[in-house]
Amino acid sequence: MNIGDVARLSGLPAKTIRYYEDIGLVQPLRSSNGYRAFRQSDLHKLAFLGRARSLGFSIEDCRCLLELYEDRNRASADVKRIALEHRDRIDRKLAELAEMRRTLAHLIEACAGDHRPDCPILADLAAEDTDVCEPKCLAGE
Amino acid sequence: MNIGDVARLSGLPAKTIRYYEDIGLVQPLRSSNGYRAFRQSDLHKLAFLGRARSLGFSIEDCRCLLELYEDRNRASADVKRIALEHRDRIDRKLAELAEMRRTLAHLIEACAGDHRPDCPILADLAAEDTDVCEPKCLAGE
DNA sequence: ATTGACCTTACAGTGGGTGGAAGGATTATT
DNA sequence: AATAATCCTTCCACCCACTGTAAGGTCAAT
Repeated sequence: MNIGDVARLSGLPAKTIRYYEDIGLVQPLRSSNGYRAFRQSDLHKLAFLGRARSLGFSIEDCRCLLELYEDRNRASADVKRIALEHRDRIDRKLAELAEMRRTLAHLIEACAGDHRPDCPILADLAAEDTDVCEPKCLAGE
Repeated sequence: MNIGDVARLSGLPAKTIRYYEDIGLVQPLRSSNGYRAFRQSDLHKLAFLGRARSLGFSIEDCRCLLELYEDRNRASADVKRIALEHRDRIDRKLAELAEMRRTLAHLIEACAGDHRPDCPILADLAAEDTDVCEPKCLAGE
């Protein structure tokens, strides 16, 4: 299979597949014409990577997961640990975004959004009484 | 004020402040010794930027917001539009992350996480149920 | 005079690719 | 057989928003 075939079959852009070879995630053979020659197992790996990436796993996580996948003596605990850490990262990101959204929604609600210059959003961003890393707030609340 | 002072007062790393100068977000003066000389207004801008960034606004959004902030003839509608678009981006990201988390949580729950190799997480990532097993394209090589 | 804290620039690296140029190989059409 | 279209190759640059590091200049205190 050429790169175009595995790209279609795996759903990954050819560019991404070349990049994955670059960083050592797949090692396709080479045909005599210099084209990459992908085996079934390469396609399988790429599909695995595509799914892992779509769950948000980092490339390094993917590398570990792929290693574990190919290790018949793995312990599922090792896989689960990676997944749990990733879930916790997602949870932290979700909390961070939710907080941003909450603040943003308040400001949006307060803004008339008309032709006048008065704007609570800008007023909040420009507020001089609260520093970005305000020690007073941490102490007070 | 030197860069260390505004870094402390704004909560932004000095590196970031230099970067912001690089991309034209602030234009501090220069002392005779070559040090950046920040005015109150520069500090104010940097604090503004820090708060906008902490709400997740992109640098380009921040540039627009700063421009609007300094434009006394602005319409609050312009500010609100930026904020609304940003809120929608956050909402899309939240939905994406929530979906990842949901799938991940299912897999984690199904995984024993012990010494045995059997692992539903890996099984799911390796699932061949999609277009991976297309015999026609694979036969020729 | 020397330490140490502060400042400067410049370049490289992060993650995870994406875009494009320049050129070789293969396939399809004329 | 020539040509065009498509596919493949490598290489380099770029995206975002910084962050790290090296090599060196400046300043205040001892």
